[in-house]
Amino acid sequence: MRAVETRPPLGCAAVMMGVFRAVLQEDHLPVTQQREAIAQVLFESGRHLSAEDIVEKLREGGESVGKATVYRTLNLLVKVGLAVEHDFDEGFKRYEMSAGPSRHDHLICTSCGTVVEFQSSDLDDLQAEVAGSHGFHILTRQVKLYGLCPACEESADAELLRAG
Amino acid sequence: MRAVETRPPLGCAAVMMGVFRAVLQEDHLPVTQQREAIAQVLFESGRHLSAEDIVEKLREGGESVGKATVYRTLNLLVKVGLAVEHDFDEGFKRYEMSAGPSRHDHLICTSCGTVVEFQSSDLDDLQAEVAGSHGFHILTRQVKLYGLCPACEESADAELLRAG
DNA sequence: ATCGCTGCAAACGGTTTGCAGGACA
DNA sequence: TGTCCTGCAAACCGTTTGCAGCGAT
Repeated sequence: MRAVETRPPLGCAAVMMGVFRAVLQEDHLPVTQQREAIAQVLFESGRHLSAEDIVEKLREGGESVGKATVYRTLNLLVKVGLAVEHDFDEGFKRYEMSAGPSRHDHLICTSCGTVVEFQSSDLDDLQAEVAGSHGFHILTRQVKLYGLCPACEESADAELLRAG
Repeated sequence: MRAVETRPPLGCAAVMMGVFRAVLQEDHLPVTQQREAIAQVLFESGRHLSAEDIVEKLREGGESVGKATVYRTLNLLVKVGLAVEHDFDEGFKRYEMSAGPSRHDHLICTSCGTVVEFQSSDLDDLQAEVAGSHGFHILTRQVKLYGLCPACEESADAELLRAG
């Protein structure tokens, strides 16, 4: 298992799609089938998807979209703030729907790769405090805590016991 | 200017070098001139250096070291915990000496690329709390707050004023 | 009709790897 | 003396880009 993640609220994808279309129209950019398909996959999944994941899911759904278009659309989504980019040190990027103002952060197991999301309003407060004291106006954040998940921690302990 | 960073304490590099040598000897790995040169550059700089930066600095110092060796040594340093890897979304990784238990985090200006380091014991406490409640044993963290630095914020405001 | 998008494939660029020769313990 | 490293260059692979044709407004 790779990740433990929360599902997006029902109807969330539809709302996001509406926002996406509105943003495109606002900028006089065409609302193409490909853009809709790609955004839909991302919004419905609520997971951390790689560009490759998205190409695969589209193919499964019978749609064929070029990889370049996927990258272009993902970059677009990130630029307008509807998606965020993650680097979990896998050699490629993952993307997920932007949670808007109520963001979540990540605990990452360096052993098995499990990703657990968490939320902390204290962290939000702390962010505001730090930003304020440096005069920064924060737009996004990436908070990643790397370590061992309970299961891997246990295996590691067992390993040590066997060795020593 | 790219980054505002704190200098490492005097003598810090020497201490780190000693630790590095000890770690190598412990693992029966040869202490080569290249490894020492690469580690020294990283430890003395205290900056966020790319592999390319290190190759360049070594060349300036008259030493010629292969890029592959730089990458291999950096990965080694990261693995043993004497360096940390950063991804500031530039298309390549940067490395810096590990600050040990007292770590610092980063404010990054998405406009001019300035990186400001900060420290917060509240954040350390919060990390412990979050980790505890999920049963994680944290080894490292990456906290990056992205936004506009005071200067860019001002330019952006001026821009808006001119437009509207 | 006019842009801008799409898809393909090729280019790109940072990082890794295979291998022959050399350095450390 | 054996093991591991080093350097070079090639391979790798995720991502970007050029271009001819198509689709949205």
